[in-house]
Amino acid sequence: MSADAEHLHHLLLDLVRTAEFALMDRLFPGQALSMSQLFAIHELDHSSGLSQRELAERLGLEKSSVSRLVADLEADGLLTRERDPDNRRVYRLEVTAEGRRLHRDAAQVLHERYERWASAMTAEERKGLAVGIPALLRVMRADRAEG
Amino acid sequence: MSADAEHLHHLLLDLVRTAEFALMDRLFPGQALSMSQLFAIHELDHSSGLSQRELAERLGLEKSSVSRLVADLEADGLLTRERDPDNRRVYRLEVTAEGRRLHRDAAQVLHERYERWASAMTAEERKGLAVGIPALLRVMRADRAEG
DNA sequence: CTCCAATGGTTGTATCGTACAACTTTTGAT
DNA sequence: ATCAAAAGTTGTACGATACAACCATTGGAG
Repeated sequence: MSADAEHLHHLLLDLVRTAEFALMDRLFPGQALSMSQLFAIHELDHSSGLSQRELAERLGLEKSSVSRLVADLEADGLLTRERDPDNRRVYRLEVTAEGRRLHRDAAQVLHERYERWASAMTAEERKGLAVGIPALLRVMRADRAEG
Repeated sequence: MSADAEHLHHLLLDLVRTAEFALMDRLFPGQALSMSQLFAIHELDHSSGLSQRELAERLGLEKSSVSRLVADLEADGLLTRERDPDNRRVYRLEVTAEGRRLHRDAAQVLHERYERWASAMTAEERKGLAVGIPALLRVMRADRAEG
């Protein structure tokens, strides 16, 4: 297992360097959205009505960064910001129809991309990823939570 | 397998967002090195005598970015640049003893970190990663090469 | 030989994503 | 009624990167 670990930390470095590019490259014609913007829409499409503070927490960004991030997305018509009537400090963020469409399109492109990748792997390799990646996320998060 | 793919493209997005942080976080006291700088040293410690152009290729960066990157590393005493006597346009880059030490330390920290993660996984999960990640890298690169 | 195009590297400048600090508005508790 | 905390905004700065224009060196083609 020690050899395993030795091997895997190199693989992980490699993966990080390769994966962001592979995922984001040509995802949209003209690079319309950044990684963080895509994640923001992803989160909001999944959990509607988040506040900016909550979104910041999920994205691991500072509230000021999120302030500008969502302002841009709002300007692009991808989400709406409405003050919560029960607490007018907070915004309730909602993805617009166009935002949902864009999210769906992105998911579609990524899906096709992964299908292409998956078809170039063996069943064992696919199974390995399906088992290994959630496990890796689980332990990385647990580790981070502990500090 | 379609459900597999659906599942995995979300996992990959998640992984990219989580992994860079998990790998780089507190790797050095005081954040002495950026990700790209670490990769540069990693490449050079592995393949000594690269030119800046070759390094740029391996890192996927523009030559001007690498020019400044290696200038900083040289200033920090982590590598040396010497003109190739046979072709005085190119630099031959070499990691210094200090650079190698730092690389070794980083590898050590990452190794320990991965050991911690690995110990929180099942044997099947570890096996899955060991099989799946190289496969994923392989197909992502092949895909990118084709375009 | 000489000259020129190609190659390797550098510098000026711009952009993007982000953080931090200082600020405003709103809220709720004393 | 007042004040501290919370949500968000704005000013500013920084790091990482790209692109374009540039300089220096090289190796052919004429």
